Amino acid sequence: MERKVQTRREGLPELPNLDDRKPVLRFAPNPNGPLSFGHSRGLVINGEYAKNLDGELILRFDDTDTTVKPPMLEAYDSIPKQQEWLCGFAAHRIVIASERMEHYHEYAYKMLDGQFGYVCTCSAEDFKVHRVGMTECPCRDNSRDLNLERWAKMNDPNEYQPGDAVLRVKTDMTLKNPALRDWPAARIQTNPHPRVGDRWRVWPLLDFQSAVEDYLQGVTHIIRGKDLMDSTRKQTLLYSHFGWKYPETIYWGRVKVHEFGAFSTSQMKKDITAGLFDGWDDPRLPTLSALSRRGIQASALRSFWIELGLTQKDIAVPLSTLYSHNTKQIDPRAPRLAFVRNACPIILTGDLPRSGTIQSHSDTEMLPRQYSIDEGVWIEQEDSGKPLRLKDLCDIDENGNVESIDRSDKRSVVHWVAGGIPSKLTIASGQEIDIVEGILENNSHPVGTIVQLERIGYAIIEDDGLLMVHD
RNA sequence: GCUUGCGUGGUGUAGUGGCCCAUCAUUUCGGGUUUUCAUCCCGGCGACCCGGGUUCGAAUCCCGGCGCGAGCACCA
Repeated sequence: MERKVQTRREGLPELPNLDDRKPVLRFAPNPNGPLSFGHSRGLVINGEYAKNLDGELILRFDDTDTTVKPPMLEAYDSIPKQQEWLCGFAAHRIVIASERMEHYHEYAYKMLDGQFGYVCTCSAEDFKVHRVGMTECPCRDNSRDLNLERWAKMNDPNEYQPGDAVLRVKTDMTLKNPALRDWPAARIQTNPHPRVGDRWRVWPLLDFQSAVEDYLQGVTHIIRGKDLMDSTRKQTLLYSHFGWKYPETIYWGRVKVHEFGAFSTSQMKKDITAGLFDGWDDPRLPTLSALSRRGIQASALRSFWIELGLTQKDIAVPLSTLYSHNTKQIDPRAPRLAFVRNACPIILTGDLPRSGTIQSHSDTEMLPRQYSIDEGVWIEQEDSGKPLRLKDLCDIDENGNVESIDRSDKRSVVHWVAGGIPSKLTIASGQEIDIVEGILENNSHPVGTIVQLERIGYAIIEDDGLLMVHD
């Protein structure tokens, strides 16, 4: 009798129906702002599959809305950079939807020509009545020629105006799922697009633009949030009209990170403008630039998302999970440094080595730290008033008299600074930001170095002080 | 309301009929190493939503219930 061996699956599950193909995956954010923590899941998962299976990752800007979520020009530069930082490689292709409008128009025309699409002049409210009541709207049976004529009117500034007409995909008004009934594919927008201005008047909606583009790019697998499940169903109906085969689709559930609360790109934009936050990399924000600034490693983000996997469960994870991944990445390389909060001077009397060196890291070969003591050292207010072991130096009594060079008993070990420079440690916790003044040990680590502040936690060196990474 | 999806320890996750009195990680607790309350190592606690059914056998299949999420936009 053959026994199956119990094995635990590591990493991401296999891609379904891959056969011998190289997968083509895509991540399609709206460039209405820089990427945030939430985006990083799509980037990591799609990127990992592309990398591991020798496939391709397409970074696509779904920027066909100029009204509700207008594109932000800087995002076209920052997003590819952040994608490369996070994935560890640059996307194989970058597609900008607003520059591919002729394709969408071409297929819109084909839809009308093939009579599986129609121009609808019902108002949104009127159409809702048809959708809910499972009845067909008057525009639905218009002839091919009339539809083409109305399509021309949609594209003509002197004819239909925004709201007057939309392009719909003919599905079936009696479909069980109301979301699928003759869904809209394109509408009129007159707000100029920051990249292509007012060259186009009729813009595709996500479900149409994305579906056509996935076909044109040869996307094999779509991995996205399960909130887009109905999108798949709509697009599958469109694909069958065109006679195309829809890509394999995989979904993940909703993720909540308690500490991040509810942020949206547009809300952040508003709050930054209002001065509530310093910028997109304000350490309180869940943006990728803020996380990177705070010393969160791309590799930690990757292992974090890979560990969460691709289940459709809605989950809530604490930030401590991400931090534990990050600690594994940064600890082996983080030089130790002393930072004394609420510094309190203590004069040392007696014999002790007035200068010397201390290890920067017990496990690796790093240049040691040097110290030189004149009269005394700084210790934390909280530690003062009792016999102490000054770490790597000597035992003292509560008044600073040196009692022993070697460790003589179990008294508590504390960190200290000789000389040093006044500095501040910025700690972002949730929406709050705390600044702790203190004395930092002399050092020559460049800006951007992640250090471990002894007995406190990890921090990153910035131009004007320290920024807490996590403890 | 209609549609659709999900329910394994505190939090995540593996598991597609017998390996499972259930995997791994994290959190927490205890211990060890360490002249840091860190890192590292060892150990403990702790779970298959409920009720039926199918089966020799169910976390795994079926039905019902309950709970939670998402969609029903001229946003993405």
